[in-house]
Amino acid sequence: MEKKVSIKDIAKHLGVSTALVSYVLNNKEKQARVGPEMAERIRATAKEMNYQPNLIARSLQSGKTRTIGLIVADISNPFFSNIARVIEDEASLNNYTVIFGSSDENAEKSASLINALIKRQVDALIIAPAENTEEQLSLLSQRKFPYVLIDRYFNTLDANGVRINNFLASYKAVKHLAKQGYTKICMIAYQTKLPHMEDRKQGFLKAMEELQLPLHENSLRESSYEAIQEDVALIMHQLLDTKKERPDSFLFATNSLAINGLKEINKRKIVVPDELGIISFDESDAFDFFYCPLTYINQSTERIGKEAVRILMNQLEKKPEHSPTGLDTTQIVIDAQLVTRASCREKKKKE
Amino acid sequence: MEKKVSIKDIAKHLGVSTALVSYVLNNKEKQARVGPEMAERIRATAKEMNYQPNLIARSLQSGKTRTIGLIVADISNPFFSNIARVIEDEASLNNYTVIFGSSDENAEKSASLINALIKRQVDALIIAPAENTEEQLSLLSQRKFPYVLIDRYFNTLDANGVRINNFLASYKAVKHLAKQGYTKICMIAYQTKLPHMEDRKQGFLKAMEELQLPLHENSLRESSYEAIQEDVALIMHQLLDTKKERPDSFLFATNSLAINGLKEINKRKIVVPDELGIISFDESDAFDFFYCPLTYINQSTERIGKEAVRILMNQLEKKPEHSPTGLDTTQIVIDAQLVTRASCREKKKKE
DNA sequence: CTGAAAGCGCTTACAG
DNA sequence: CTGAAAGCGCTTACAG
Repeated sequence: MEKKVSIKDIAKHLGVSTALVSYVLNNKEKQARVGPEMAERIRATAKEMNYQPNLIARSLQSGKTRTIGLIVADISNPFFSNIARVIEDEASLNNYTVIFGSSDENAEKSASLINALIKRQVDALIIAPAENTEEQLSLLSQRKFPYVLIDRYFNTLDANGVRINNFLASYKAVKHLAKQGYTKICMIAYQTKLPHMEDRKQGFLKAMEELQLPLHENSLRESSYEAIQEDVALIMHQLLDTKKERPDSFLFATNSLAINGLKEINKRKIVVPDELGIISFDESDAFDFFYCPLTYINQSTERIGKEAVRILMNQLEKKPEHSPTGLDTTQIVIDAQLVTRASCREKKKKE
Repeated sequence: MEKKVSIKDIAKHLGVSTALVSYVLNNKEKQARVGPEMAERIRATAKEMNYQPNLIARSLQSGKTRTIGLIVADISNPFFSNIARVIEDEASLNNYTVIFGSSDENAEKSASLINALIKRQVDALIIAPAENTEEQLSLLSQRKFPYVLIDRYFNTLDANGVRINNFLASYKAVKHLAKQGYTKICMIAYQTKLPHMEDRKQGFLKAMEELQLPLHENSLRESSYEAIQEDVALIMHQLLDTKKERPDSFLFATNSLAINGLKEINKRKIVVPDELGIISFDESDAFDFFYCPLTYINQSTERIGKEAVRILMNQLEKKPEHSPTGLDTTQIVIDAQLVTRASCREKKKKE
């Protein structure tokens, strides 16, 4: 690549000091009381020489990079790529850019991503944390490194966060299924101790209890993240390819679980919503194109992304005096919407 | 945030020079012939003080950031987020990180993104270029800035690139439709002069010509990018809500066009593949869950991402002497696979 | 009104 | 074997 032109080149060209050039190009000519004609000449030659400031140098000097690190489970998952897009736009409005990384739900990978991004001096992190990352995150908190968790959270960690009300969303979904006449409701979730998933499970259990619907070992089944396709296929086989105690409805805890589940349901030509009611968390094109459009629990990626950036901007741009302690933590809990469509319409109880 | 520990802190702590510390931590102790016991002490205190090198400082010094800028039309489009994931992984293997930006098919936005990323000193760019960006890109070429185009390209620009054989993919798709008995084939494409899209249109036209199938003003219809939903809805209305000359099959030029088109087809309860055959470019969960799974033209995002990074790595890491001219440009054309499924099965000609 | 100088945190050629 | 020094491209407090 060609040699870039620096402030020094401009200064030499005009026979002035680099300081002068710097002041002018940063529009601080008033402050430095540079003459207007000199300011003009500097600006002109800067344009002429096609000068581009080296933000790396500025960052070294200022200690700020105006860069946000984004760590999600997988950037190719539409839920996360939608959030990424919102974050990109919000960050851009504030003159920040975004570096991203995918943790694959793996704590070590998460640690090494955090590390890499910090070495690159990102000003803040937005993280959808993986299981067993409380320690890494609490280390960040100790060092007062600005970050905000999205989608997931930890009970033992006092950190900024944006998430939906997982318990209630799940709870309402089950109540909705019951109201439509379904009684053998089964939840398919991830096998993880992450509290957001735990909340979804607990919301399910609580609603079932209140409804006095029977729970058994097949009521709440769990898939791994790594072998989701095989796990969901097996679970579906065990639940659907049997006569006794076959569920009459499913609550899927994420879009990936639902997509895998729907494929199995399609294979078996099971009739939704008559034989089987379905509700899933998240959104997906698949939900729209499944022959019976899915009722789903919508997490607004728009709001999640916007709130996350807003929290960080407040923290990064605020004057220190505004927060005497400097330790305030913001948690936003967004209400998830149940979008009702065809996949669990009214059903007569058989008896 | 807490003060970070620097090489200077370590040096002070041990009463040695920063140079020594730097050599040891970069494993260049041999070169600097540092004593092994001192090297050990330095490493120990570095760990003890939780030293993290400031990569910004290193970058300023080296002129390299080990960062790749990725510019796509929209990171939330699955096609691009899938590529982003591949690029992330490949970059990571080479110790690079990725900054991304979405151009929204807008030339000005593209220019300002390129500018912002260059000011941040990315070592290279991977770009899915928007319309009318030849000039910006040719400027990059002039400055010998390393970049590689993905998905799209420009005839007038000699640049690195990875793309599929768009003409042939389209051509084969039409031939496939014809073989299945469809004769009134209609293509829905984007209204753009981008050559990759032009190639898809030309492949369609060429095949139609060879097949001696009649072309009329409705054979090839175009949607804008900004108002895709309205445009496709209108086109579908004009083509489908009529008795005369109704097409018997569609070739969609991208996943977004297909998804919008399929929604219109669903609304009208048109029977695929009997009343209407369908083939689309790209992939989508929607293609799997449409009641009649779509035959599609698969662009391997895996290969596109990998080849793009490979080209850059060759360029960035190679010793100068390996390329006497230093101007070689690499273009990879990947063969797209036609994945045949249910959406255009055998159809008897009516007559 | 203007410019020399120090410094951000590193690396590395060079002198001893 | 070891360290002082210059330099990467900026910014800015300070002296004149």
